[in-house]
Amino acid sequence: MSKTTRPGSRGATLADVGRAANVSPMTVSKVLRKTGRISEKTQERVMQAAVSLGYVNNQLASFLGSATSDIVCVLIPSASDSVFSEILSSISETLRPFDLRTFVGESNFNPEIEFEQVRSFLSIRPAGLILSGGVKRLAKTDDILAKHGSATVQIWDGDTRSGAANIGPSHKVAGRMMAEHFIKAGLKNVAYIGSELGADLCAAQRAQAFERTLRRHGVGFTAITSESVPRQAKGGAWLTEQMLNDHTGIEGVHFLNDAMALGGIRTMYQRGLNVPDQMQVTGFNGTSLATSVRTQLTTINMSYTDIGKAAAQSVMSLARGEAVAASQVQESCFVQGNSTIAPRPKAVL
Amino acid sequence: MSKTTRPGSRGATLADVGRAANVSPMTVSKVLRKTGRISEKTQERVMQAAVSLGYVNNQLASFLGSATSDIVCVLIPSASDSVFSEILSSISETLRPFDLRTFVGESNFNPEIEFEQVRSFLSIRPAGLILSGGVKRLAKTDDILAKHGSATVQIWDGDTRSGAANIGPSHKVAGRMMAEHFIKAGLKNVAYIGSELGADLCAAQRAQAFERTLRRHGVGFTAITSESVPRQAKGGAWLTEQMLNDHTGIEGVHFLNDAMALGGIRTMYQRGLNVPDQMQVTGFNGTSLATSVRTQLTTINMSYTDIGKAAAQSVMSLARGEAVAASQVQESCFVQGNSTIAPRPKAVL
DNA sequence: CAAATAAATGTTATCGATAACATCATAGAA
DNA sequence: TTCTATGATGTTATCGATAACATTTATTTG
Repeated sequence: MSKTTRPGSRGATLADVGRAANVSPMTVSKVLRKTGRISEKTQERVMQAAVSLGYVNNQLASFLGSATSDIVCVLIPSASDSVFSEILSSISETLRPFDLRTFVGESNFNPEIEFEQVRSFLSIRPAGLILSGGVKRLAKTDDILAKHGSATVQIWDGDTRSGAANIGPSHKVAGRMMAEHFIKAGLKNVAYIGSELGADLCAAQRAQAFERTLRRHGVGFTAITSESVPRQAKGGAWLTEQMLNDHTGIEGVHFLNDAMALGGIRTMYQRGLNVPDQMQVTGFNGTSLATSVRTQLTTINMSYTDIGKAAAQSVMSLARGEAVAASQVQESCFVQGNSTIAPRPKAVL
Repeated sequence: MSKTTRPGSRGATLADVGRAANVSPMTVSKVLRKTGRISEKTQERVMQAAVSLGYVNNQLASFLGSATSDIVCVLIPSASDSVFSEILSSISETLRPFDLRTFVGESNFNPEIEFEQVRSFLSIRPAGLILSGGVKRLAKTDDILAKHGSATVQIWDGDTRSGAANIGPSHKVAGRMMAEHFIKAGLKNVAYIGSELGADLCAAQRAQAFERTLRRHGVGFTAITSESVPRQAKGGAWLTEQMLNDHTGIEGVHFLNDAMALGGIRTMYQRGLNVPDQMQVTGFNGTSLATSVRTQLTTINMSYTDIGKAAAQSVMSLARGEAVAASQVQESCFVQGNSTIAPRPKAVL
């Protein structure tokens, strides 16, 4: 027990490896990073020592010294939302070949949590930052970001043009597209079902555009929303239940997302409603499931892979000090599938 | 442009804040960490300076100095798999109140990637490590882990008892349970559909136990598997297609997971097969969706929240130097829902 | 009022890697 | 043979925070 076994029981250091190979720590560093000129013999000796000691570079020290890390931090509203987990995967995969690692955090659409997470991200001096739109960004969050001047990119909210780069769909356009879909089908009375619109500005924007477009065309509109119901099948089922109890004459519903829509459809079937003959249903964010269950759902889809790739490439550009386009609206956003929505069978009136 | 805008453009340091508040860096450190005795006046002055400079603690330096970080690294096979994303959320939430952060990586069931990720994790000297079972762990991975002696916990594979702590369901038991379900229903010819069993040892174990139990009871067994098909609805649909083309007389199918099962059911309906009358279907890992679509799926479910919570608590215990149970088999694993599987209507013989 | 105590702040050394520079060989050139 | 390239290795200082210890100032006590 010569040395104190301090908490963490540090792994081997460059000095340890150097001692084992009978060279200075600096030489070890050069060998492992393949910089400088070191003789073959020494290199081998060092490599062996490093492997046998299980040496792993302490990047805390490396980063501290060189003031740059290989970590890109990504903040998403929710990791269990398939949209964000797909974007995330795409980001990771795009960064990996460049030896950049991805660090993920969740904000749950909470501005305070967002601030804390950003703070926490900055504390490890990341190579770059990818934030998600849709959250009401606090002034102090913007402030701290500006003061650190890290390479920052925002995804998901293509409409906003704050910050260095904005990558994502236009939620206004998406909402309008859905409304047009119902209008084309000739419906006269349409509802919207969603949850947590107070926190999720993107969803709110879609809903607004949806309502505005419908009203402009003289279509009746009802909103059934909640701030607490889960944004999953279960929540969709509950709100649908509520809708069917409280309202009559509704011919179609647009749901906040596909999961809620599927839950809603299930409730409709249980109550004897025929989809799409008696009730036309649409969702948002076609997940793999939505297009594969028995009732194919009408939804809005886009390439999450593209969004992730674009975001990753933009951060890297920014980190290199290059300029990037301030707004990159995802154009691939489109309405997909339509067995749950159909032209009105018989023109009433 | 007085100072070089180096990559990273370091934020304010303790020294900067100290200069602004007219105190030493050490005093600033004490104020911000609320340690030591500092006068009210000085505290305020320091706080103001810190806020106005947008000071963010450089944890790289803190960690380096104190040899402990607040980061817990979690390695999961796939972030888009709802099972793991649910466990992950639970881990994060359990750790958050203890001011521990979660760092996530994906292994894609690839042992080499797992090694690289572990290495990469260790390089930031995490407070703890949570790995997932199901991947063929390489010897060098075990080696490097042992040499670093970090607090390490393994999840998902409750059967294995390697390492300090193993938390998860028994996949053997799960496979057996499913088989017993089919046996009870009186089926004589059952299939299994899955993908990537070569890489995913847990799934393989379930499949094996499933087959063994069926055969022991004289039930006919067919496996339709692939190593490349996606483990999603799409993949389930393809393999089901293949099954229906190549085999006859199959009365029930157990799918690798719920997503594949739903895809399979869709294909069956499209081909005019009635579920569960003509074909009984089961899955695994009841996601929220599976229990909410029109056809309720028979599946095996468990509390992912519990697994995450247990894992998080175990790492924390280990990090504190406490001992934890080597094997914590999740007991809450149960068969759920049964509209897709029913006792045989008429005894055929 | 001197000595003892406590409160407030400052110094020094350290964590591990590495940039920048310094030293020491050895081989070839003059 | 002496000098100079150049190859091979070692030293020193630094990144930012902080533990451990040192110093100064204020307050109390006998």
